[in-house]
Amino acid sequence: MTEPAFLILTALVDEPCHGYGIVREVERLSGGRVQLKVGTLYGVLDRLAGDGLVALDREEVQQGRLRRYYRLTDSGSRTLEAEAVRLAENARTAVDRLRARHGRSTAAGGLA
Amino acid sequence: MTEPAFLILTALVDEPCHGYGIVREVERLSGGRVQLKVGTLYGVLDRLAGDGLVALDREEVQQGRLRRYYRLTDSGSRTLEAEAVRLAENARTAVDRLRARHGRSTAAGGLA
DNA sequence: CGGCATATCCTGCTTTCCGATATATGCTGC
DNA sequence: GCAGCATATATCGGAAAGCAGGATATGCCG
Repeated sequence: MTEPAFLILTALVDEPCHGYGIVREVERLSGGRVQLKVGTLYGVLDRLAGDGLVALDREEVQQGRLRRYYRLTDSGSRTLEAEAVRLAENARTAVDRLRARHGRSTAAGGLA
Repeated sequence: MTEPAFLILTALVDEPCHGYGIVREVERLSGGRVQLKVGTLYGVLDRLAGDGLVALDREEVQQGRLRRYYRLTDSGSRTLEAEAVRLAENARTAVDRLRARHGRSTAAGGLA
């Protein structure tokens, strides 16, 4: 699971969303740090759909513009959860080892 | 930062290690789940060295076999810590949203 | 001597990311 | 009306990265 894929799945958890909306949602939930590129988005979206992690929800025409909404599938939800656990474990392992290394100075202080 | 790079940096936190040893250390600290491929290892190691996150520590000849030890630099340590925080945030965001979605069923139970 | 673990490195295939570009509509300013 | 911008989709090609596999070499064990 790549990071863009992870963020796209996360963006779709709350409610179905269309491509352009996903870009803005990812930017919002990352605190403006991650600006998904459309060249990345549609490729990843197709791949996720092919893997059955997201599915086409509906198509709307809003102000003359097509909006193609995608939603998270049950499989996508489970996959995202498993991946989140794995990420958290990796992060935790690194932090633990960093603390053990220089318990004296940095690394121990500023962590959630 | 890719995941193999993250795991390699994590493996080097405790003490300098040589390539083949890193493979085993990553396997150990991931609970046997991640088996780093040597084809991946040396490429990532070169890249990390080029970025100044790891450095050649020393070379030893043990039982006729060359061992090239790498160590984590200060920059590598700081980068790893920042990346661990970012990973933890991504994981946390996903988990929070999953819980809000179906606070009834899964997602809430099995997390560290 | 053959096979296995150790230990390095290289090559090529595939996947993935991303910048760029194309197409199309509606709104706003001029 | 027309230019420019935001919205919204899609596609192409280059670059980066992961990974399977093999090449090379040594020591150990049977």
